[in-house]
Amino acid sequence: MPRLSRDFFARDTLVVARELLGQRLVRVLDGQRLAGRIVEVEAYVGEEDQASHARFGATRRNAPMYGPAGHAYVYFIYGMHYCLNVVTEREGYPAAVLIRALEPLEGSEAMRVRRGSVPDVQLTSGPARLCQALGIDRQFDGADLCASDALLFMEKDTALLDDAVATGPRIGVRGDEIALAAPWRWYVREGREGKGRNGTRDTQHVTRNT
DNA sequence: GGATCGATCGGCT
DNA sequence: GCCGATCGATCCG
Repeated sequence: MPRLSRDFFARDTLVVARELLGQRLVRVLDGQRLAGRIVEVEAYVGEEDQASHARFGATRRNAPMYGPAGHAYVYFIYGMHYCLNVVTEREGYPAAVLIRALEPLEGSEAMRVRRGSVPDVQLTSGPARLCQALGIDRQFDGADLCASDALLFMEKDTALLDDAVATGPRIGVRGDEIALAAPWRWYVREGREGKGRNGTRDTQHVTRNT
């Protein structure tokens, strides 16, 4: 499968986020492919977005968000977890798509080793879980996902019809009314795993704040 | 310099 | 359902 090009990422963040659903995230680890279908994402757009790490302007931490599209922004949070974003739009404008969940497609055995004994549904269903499963940490902060020798990249896979996609407010964000209300989370509707608390914390998830 | 809290997860109650 | 983990950025003094 062809890889997603820089031109793909250097577009409106909301469009990129929607179109990333169904594509494949690939991590080459110890010569082995660990990969999954992207099934949940969130968009963070500009300094005006009060939920974005860029809301206070550029810092050392969020610097990749201001860089060229197609690079990774990996941040460390809560003292334990890493989360992966792909930078979008033009250089100088801070925007990115947070990858929140994957459906494992390749190398799930290796993922399981990294994740410990958790139910399969929890292998990559969460922004920090998928980073642990694929071995994504600080070393990928700022990495170019479009480089020919990248060990982390995205491949064109399945385009999803709108019927298969749902949107809603972003999870766990703080900010102003606009940030709380913006339907900038996209996820694949639960097909078979049944609905409910498993997997991606899905459908209705009340944003906790005021 | 110190306190606070976060785009979270897993374990325990 | 709450709690702890314990880094980094921000804000306050």
